[in-house]
Amino acid sequence: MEAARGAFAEHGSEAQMEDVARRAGVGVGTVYRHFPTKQALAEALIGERFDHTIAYVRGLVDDEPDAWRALERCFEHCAARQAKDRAWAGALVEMAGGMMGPREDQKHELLALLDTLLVRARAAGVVREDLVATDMPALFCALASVVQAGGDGWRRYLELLLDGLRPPARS
Amino acid sequence: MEAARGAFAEHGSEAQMEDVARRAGVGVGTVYRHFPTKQALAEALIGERFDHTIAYVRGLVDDEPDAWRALERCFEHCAARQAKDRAWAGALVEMAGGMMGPREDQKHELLALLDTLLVRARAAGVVREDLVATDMPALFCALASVVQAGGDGWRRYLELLLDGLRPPARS
DNA sequence: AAAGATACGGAAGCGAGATTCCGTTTGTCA
DNA sequence: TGACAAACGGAATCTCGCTTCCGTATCTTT
Repeated sequence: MEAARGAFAEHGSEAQMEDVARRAGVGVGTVYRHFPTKQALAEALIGERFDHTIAYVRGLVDDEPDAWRALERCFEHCAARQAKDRAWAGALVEMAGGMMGPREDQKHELLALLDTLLVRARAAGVVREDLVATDMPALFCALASVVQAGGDGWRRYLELLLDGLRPPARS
Repeated sequence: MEAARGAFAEHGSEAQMEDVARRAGVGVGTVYRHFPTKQALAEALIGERFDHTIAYVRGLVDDEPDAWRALERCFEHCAARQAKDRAWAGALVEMAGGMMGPREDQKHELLALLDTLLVRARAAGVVREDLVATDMPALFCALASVVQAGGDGWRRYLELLLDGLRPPARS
């Protein structure tokens, strides 16, 4: 039934239960037998996305020796996913906003990983000194709105954003 | 009845007609006597905002001799307004997305003014050569999401964004 | 001051979606 | 194969906002 992913990816939280059911080829009742409420379904999907993202960033921490490149890939991955998934974009906005609510642990884990990347990047002198992990969600969020707005060409804006992260005295 | 501004500023397009009526101290019927539909009311308010913004930017074009400072003030003004007005943020997203729809003329006018600022800035060598007027809505939009997300401290992100606009070879 | 016109307020009507419920189908066990 | 249980599908139900409508209050005109 997780093919409901498609519906949420396409319509974000506006996705309709009936649409989800139709895509899965079942009746709405069946959907409700797996998830008590639309909210629950949405959260399950978002949790899944967090897991994917955490795994990806962990991969960067472990395997990407170039600190700057790691950040670059991090943003790139995030943007690319948002381009395909409206619900994820929404989740990020929520994360950037009140840092509260459910999935506290996942958010925390992700922030910790991002912090690791930033510590390395700062040590290597490839980013501004004042950039901290909690800034990242906000930046992802900014990127999200651009990605959503003009479907194409978000790469240009990504580059622009990355330029802004470089240390004041350019290399 | 334009005190309905408050409702839309606070809740964006989610504002409810009944709330609008309550704030205005009238019945919903009266609201509908002035605007045939919620959509119409929203558009009227947005049109108003466009006018304000156009006027502000025109002021910059006319009175701000420093090309870079003009851009800076432009973004600053935009962000500050978004912080107080969710509906405006929504309008920008829409503008950045499909460049179509109503208010074609206002959008055009605003873009023309922004273009003037950019032409000057590029001539003065204070921004990247590849920045064009149509990028601005997307950037405003990016800023918008940050402003909305974490109420405070959007100034930091604004600075970051502006840094990204500087020419590759920093002054 | 009375008749007619105009503007009001807010309850009733609707449409869109989420959620619930129950008759039916499919699968299991003896 | 027959009885019982679990899973289905999707119509009926509920809720929430927008929009419409009508009896009442206010203002104009003579």
